[in-house]
Amino acid sequence: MALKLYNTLSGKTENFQPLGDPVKIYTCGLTVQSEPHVGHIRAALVRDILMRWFGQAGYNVLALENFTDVDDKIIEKQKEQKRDWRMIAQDNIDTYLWACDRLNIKRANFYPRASQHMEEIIDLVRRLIDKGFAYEKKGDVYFSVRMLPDYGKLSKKSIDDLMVGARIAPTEAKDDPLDFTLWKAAKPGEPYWFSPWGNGRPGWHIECSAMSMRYLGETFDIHTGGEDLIFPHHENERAQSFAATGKPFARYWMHNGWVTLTGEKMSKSTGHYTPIKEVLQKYSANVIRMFMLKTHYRKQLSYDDERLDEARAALSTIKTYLDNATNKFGEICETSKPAMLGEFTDAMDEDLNTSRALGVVYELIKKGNEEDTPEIAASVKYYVSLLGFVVEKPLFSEPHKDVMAIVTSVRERLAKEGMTDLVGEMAGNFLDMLERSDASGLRPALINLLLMIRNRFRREKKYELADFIRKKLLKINIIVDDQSIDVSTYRSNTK
RNA sequence: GGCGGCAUAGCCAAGUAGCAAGGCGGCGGUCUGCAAAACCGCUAUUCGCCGGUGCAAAUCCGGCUGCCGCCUCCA
Repeated sequence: MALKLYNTLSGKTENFQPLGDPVKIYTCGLTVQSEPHVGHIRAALVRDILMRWFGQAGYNVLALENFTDVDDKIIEKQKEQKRDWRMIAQDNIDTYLWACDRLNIKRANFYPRASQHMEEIIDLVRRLIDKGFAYEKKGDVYFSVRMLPDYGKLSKKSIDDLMVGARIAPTEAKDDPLDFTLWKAAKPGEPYWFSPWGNGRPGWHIECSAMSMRYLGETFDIHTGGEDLIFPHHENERAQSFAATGKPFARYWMHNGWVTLTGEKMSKSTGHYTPIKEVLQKYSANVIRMFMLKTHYRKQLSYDDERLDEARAALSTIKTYLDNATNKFGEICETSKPAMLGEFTDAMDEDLNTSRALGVVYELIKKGNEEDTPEIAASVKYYVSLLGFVVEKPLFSEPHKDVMAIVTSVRERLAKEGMTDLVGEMAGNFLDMLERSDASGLRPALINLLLMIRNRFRREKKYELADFIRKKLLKINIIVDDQSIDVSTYRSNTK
């Protein structure tokens, strides 16, 4: 595979070679003390696209995404909200997974939680103490940063630079202010686990090392997460893992740019964020995906309703093209030889350049509108699904009761106007339809029946009756567009 | 103070040495009972500013300005 990925560790775009099959990916997921926001979704989407692209190339993927469900912040929340930390964690995990499913984000294979891997965590801390990289002080265990010569390599920081600007709270117990906590003694009333150093809980970074080793082994292929995790989280993960095993930890480090809101980074600690729940109330999964994929994953992305509206418009170009193609050619088939495959593949292989890949899709649509072939439509559908958009047949699977009600009211209206012939014809068509359609096909069939009658009125210049039907359909969010004197199409008015 | 990233049309956004992808918006057209929609065409002689290297620079080098971030919890 010719995939190239930007590796934070080297600061370069490198050819990707997996260690073996499956490709092993670890994603730093949420610390679940508060609700997931748009930024978290962006990180999840990077993994989603990566998994889809590997899948397309014929690779198996083993993906892990962790939940850090016990840390200082969630304990604070427990005190504030007077709710058990486990409940808080579960709520936020539920919301997150619900949102991911709604957004058609591929699930990881496992979602391990820190609180459920104490044995591995304690074991890893013990190894670090045994090897002399960590020390215990009054029930706390710290990692000794200076023991590791290349500490800072990932975040391109040097220990001495860090020292100069150190805003790190000087802790009496630490040998060096930069040392970080592996295990933290519990205060009264805090959740704790038994350990050789007394009752306590893990520090922030250790769970990722412990859990990735447990499920992916000591060395794995790709570590993903938000750019804000590079330091200190990933630097520390890398340090402690390497210290414990003597082997390289993650081979490729991928970091996505953050999402900003009014020019500033979204961050749950400052409350400056948009919950994904809220976004999903306003925009569809496809729109949100388009909004994110329009920009390369490593770039900063500004969250703004205007951008989402723009994404919706951009998406509708694709949707309309596919709808029109379906009207012309019938169901769009699968394709094994998509057009412009080279261009699309080059874009995706170049560090998942979805922005460029979408450009290819639009070029293809233009071509499709000129040449009008089912092959191009099939290619567009192929690429769009590959990028994780949901390409559903519009309106087809919705219940048909509302349309049925319109059919009835139209019949009543016709009867009132004394058009009994037409009422009879409608009834005949209707029975015919019931016989031939299954439940999912009935709705479009009924709509088409209404449009057929309406076009008859249009030909006869009975515009008042034609508009009557159009208005009725609009009430159930179906917009009718007249293409010519006897062809009308409809589309959904929903976002 | 240290370290890092970004700056491309009205807006968003690819491109990182060889004639500036794409999207949104706008304008013009085709079509049309109306209304839309759709489609077609046009929409940056120039890439924050100043210098330098090259036959050739948005792209490389140096300097400057502006914005964002990390060094404390963060996707």
